[in-house]
Amino acid sequence: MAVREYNPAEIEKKWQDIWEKEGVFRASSEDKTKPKYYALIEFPYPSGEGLHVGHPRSYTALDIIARKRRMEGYNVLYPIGYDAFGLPTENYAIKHKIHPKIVTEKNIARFRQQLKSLGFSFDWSREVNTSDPSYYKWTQWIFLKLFEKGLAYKAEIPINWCTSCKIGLANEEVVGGVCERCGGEVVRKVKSQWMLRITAYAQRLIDDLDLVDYMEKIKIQQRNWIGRSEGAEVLFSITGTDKKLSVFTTRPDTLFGATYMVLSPEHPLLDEEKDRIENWDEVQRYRELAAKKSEFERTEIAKEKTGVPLQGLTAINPATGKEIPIWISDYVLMSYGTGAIMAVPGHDTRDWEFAKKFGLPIVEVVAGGDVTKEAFVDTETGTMVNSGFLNGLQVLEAIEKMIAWLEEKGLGKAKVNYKLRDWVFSRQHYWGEPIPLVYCEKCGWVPVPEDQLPVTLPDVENYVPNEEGESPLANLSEWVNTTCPACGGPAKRETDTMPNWAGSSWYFLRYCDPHNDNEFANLEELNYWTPVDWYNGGMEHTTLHLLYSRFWHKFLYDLGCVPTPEPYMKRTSHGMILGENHEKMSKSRGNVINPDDIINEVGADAFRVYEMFIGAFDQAIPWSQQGLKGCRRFLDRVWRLQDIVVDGDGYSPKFETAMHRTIKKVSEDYERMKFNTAVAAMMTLTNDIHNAGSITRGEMRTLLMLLNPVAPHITEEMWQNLGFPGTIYRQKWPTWDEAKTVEDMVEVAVQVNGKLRGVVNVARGASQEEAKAVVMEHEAVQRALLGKNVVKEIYITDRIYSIVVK
RNA sequence: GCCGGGGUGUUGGAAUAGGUAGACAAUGGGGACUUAAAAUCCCUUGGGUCGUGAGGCCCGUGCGGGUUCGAGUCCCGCCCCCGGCACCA
Repeated sequence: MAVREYNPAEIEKKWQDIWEKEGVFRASSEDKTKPKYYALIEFPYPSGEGLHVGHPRSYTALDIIARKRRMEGYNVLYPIGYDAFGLPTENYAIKHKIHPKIVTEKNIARFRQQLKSLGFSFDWSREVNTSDPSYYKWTQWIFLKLFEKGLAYKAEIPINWCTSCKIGLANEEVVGGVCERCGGEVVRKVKSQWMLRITAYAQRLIDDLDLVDYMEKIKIQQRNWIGRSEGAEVLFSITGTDKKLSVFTTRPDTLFGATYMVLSPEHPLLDEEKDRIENWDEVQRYRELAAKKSEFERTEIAKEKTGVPLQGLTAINPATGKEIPIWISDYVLMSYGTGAIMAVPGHDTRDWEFAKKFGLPIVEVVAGGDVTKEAFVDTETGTMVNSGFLNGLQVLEAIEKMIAWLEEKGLGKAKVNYKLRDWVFSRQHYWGEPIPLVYCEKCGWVPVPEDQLPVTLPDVENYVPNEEGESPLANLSEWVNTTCPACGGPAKRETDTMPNWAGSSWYFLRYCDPHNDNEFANLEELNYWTPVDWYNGGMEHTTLHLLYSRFWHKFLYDLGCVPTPEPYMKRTSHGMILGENHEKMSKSRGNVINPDDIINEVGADAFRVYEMFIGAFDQAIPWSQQGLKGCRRFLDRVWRLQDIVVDGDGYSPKFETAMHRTIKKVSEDYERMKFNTAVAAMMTLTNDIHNAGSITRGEMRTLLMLLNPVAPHITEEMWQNLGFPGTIYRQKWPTWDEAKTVEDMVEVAVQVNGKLRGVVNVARGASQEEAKAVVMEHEAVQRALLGKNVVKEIYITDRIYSIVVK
């Protein structure tokens, strides 16, 4: 029977309508007897450009997992939503004078339509939108809880100021000295900012990585970012005062070699001791210069060390009792440790460079190198010298002994430091969640009462921040001026809004109970659905977004609002899809592929197959229009299998092994995210069946089920055409019999002196004698053995027969 | 500089308890069908070399060594690319 042509446009629409009408992919909150499975993808930012071909890579991958899990009997939650606050929308609104809310709605509508046309099995009834007041009400609520617990505070600190966006950026948002999103210049500017005390959770954020199954490199990135280091805090006396200068060092063993100290230009001691500093003018000039430099200039470019000595101010090395000079230099950062260091030029590269440049003494306290040539920093091999009671010890022993000594003398203590800094949580922009606090002259910062949440964004005329860098909300005196919830007196609202990261830090919780008006999500729902079983997203979010959402989750866990300390049990990341020219896809490079065009050209199923077949899932891969067509040809071949179907519910003897093998290969490869080889296995099977000329109904049935998660429309259509009962999404995932995945006869390679000389067929599990009999009959092998003495024979059952001759 | 991950045909990539390198695609070449084209199908497609032919031989997984009957896979020493961190004391 010849079937009609494969027409994706027609059948894809048909099945999408059926799925929508029957609500087949809704996660059931009623039937909690089944085991649950929560598959999560990073929700998209609904940009004006529409869907990117990168989005479906992640969405198809977890759609495969979600569809397979349903067939395995799980109650699956695979939700979708929109991370809808953000700068591009605001910039578009400014340019076109359209309210960002309207822009967002339009963009979301487009995204939704595009996502639906790809046939993802999302539970559309749980869609969330972070810019919807019913959603951000709870983002504000969580912020207030943080505020209540003292984890949100306002600080007057130098921040990274993007001169182009006119907003403050977190350190994490400054990449290579420029703004992460716009590429604009970033300078340091002092501003009063809301901060979140993520540093309070630093250790737990490291420790609890042991509880989760993340790709190893993601764990490494998390640890790297938090940057824990162990050492000691040491107090140095300042001559002529009763003040102590505290420093952090990871090498307390080298204290005897500390020949000078360096303060950060921002160190408060400078102003405190201004009167003693004889060269104040010079110091002041240096400080001004440093303040002007951007973080980029201060860190990245600074090859040559600069600095100024503080004349009239010296310190005492507590180990040697000697008087040592104090300098200021911008290589010491106020934001790490104590903002001051003890300099050990013999054993620290930076200090060595500084000492060389300014002629400061270099003392060797760890023998093993040549400190006149370079700093000796090895901690494995050195032996302590010139260090009093430490002499003769190894570095690690000396560290311990020195800390004990410092603690005994009250001169210092063991200390752990983290590179992680608190999270700058204020943005001076319109299109974000308003921070729900008011400032009262009498009461200070007062939270907006819970029953008044959400504090909604008022309509404004103009979305541009003013020159002071204040949010456009600051211009609305009617909105800003309010009454204090505590005393009823006059008060002003906070006009800063929250950063993008806010709404995305907890959205996966809202999916569990998206329409709840009384709480962000009901605990019973969370008990069932969380934690997320598998979270896939872009490599670019594996540091910050992951860290922030883990932090919020831990905080909510401490409040008893969520049942687990970690939000995501498993996290994987996919690689980027590049343009055909191997460059990053962008409008300016003119290499952007539009998903709508692809669907029109080859259909959503072929698109999905291609995105999975394109290459290793975690690697960046260039798009190939030719490769795409190859995947369409594959589906055409699958479709034509309908012409050669023959009766038979089971597998034909000829294909029995192949069927069991393919089921195993595909099932396992899906789980390991080796989607490319899973598709290749199905291609091989399809090719072999075409070559054989017929396929039994039983074989067809299995193949359709295996392929369904990748290409759901064509497989459902064929299932129906062939009169199989029901629909694939209600079937049980096929199983394989391990014993049937191997052939009765196996090929064994024959090597002579390591070179392949032939291949023989023997019964599986054949003994060496049986194998040898066949091997020795092989013509090429005989030739290779001619006139030689066999020295050794090695036989690995079912694999290789290796002969060594002389 | 430190920490990860990699270098395999013309291209995307397969293959790691060491055991037939190049699965599956894509490109290129040849052929069938067609008035023709598209589509489809078949053969071929790492390099070199010998042979009329069937077929054989040599080389080949970034480079140089090593271990082994046997190395893309393990060990030592390099080179290069990608990602993360980076004056973090």
